[in-house]
Amino acid sequence: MARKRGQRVRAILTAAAELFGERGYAGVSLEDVADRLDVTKGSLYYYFASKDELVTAAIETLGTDWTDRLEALPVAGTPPERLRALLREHIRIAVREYPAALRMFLVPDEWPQEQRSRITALRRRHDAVFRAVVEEGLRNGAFTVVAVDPTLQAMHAAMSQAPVWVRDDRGIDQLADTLMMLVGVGPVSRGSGA
Amino acid sequence: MARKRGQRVRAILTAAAELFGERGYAGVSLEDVADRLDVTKGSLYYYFASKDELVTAAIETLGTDWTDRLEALPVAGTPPERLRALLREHIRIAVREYPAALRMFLVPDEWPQEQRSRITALRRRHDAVFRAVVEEGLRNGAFTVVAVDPTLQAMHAAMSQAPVWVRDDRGIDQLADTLMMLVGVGPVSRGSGA
DNA sequence: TCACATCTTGACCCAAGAGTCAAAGTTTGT
DNA sequence: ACAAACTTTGACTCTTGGGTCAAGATGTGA
Repeated sequence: MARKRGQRVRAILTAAAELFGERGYAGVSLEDVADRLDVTKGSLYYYFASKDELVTAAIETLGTDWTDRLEALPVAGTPPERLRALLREHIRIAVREYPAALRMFLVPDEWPQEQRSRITALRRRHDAVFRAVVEEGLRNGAFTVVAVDPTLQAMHAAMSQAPVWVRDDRGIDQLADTLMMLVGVGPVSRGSGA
Repeated sequence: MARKRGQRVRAILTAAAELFGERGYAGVSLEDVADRLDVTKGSLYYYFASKDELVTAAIETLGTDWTDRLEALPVAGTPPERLRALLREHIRIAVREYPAALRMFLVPDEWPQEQRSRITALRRRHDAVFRAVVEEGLRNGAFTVVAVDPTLQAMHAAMSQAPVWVRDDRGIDQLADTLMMLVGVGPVSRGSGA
């Protein structure tokens, strides 16, 4: 049945995303992936024609799912409320569900050429979710930034690294609140510089 | 002459740091390193006993040099001035001199066990430079943070990614100023919620 | 020029990993 | 129960990459 096949593919993609996120494209062999699933390498080739195809699918699925979940968050509330919710959800997914996978989106050079443009595209859609909220907050004066791009890049960089050092819910909240300071919201002293 | 040997070793380490930073431990073969230096693989083994030894030396040298340069910055000035100088110098080195190498310090899981603890140690010393300034700023009230650790982690994560999207001096300054907001300094609106 | 030390080479070995495939094992519908 | 479709296996090939080494090349000093 097609249902079963879908589940199988899912399981493979999840295992692959974890491993590739942990050790990178070249650091993971298909045997590694197969081992984690308690099957043999040959079996993977029944579902995917090559390592590259597997990796591409893993990136695609992960990126799409992730963004879908962020886009599904309620759009009610003020920009600060919504941005904090986005940050928290993003970090929560990163830390709890894909503790390593996010790195796939951070180190594009590590991947074969073919994957890079796809990774870039997925990142763009992902960024757009945050950008929309930040820009709305800027328009109504709730946020202040030096420039939008470095602010968003810094947020994403920090969140991608989060699984390395964030453990519990308290860490998630602290990081989310810390990143809110990038848009000028939080336990803020008076500006004294540039 | 020992002088010549030292230069040769330096050249090898620089090439290695760049390549490993770009594509990770498993993504780079010693042939790749040799090619970049226009020599053959065998020649590298005259200077280093193994791939691991080369990698360890590359990490060690890069990490030490980098921190040395940050520690050499003037200690005069207020914490905000000094932190901004630190950030700017760090990003400048990252973007202009080692456009990829920093990533070696970001993805510890990717490296063989032996390297990990060394990487961690080097990062700690590196972090200490920033931590000292941030804590001083907190003591005298110039800075405000949610918590010190996530603040420092976020800074480093963002700076490590910087070479991917920062091009010119303006980008460096913008990122440095953006990161200053993490300690509550900058073009800041009033805090509206915690 | 000759001896000695310092590199560099390229051929070689071996293990690991990508990819193939026929044969065997398992489901599923009838 | 049986056949057809689906899935898994493990043995196989071929390439890549870590590591070795004897031989040659390039200095260096007397």
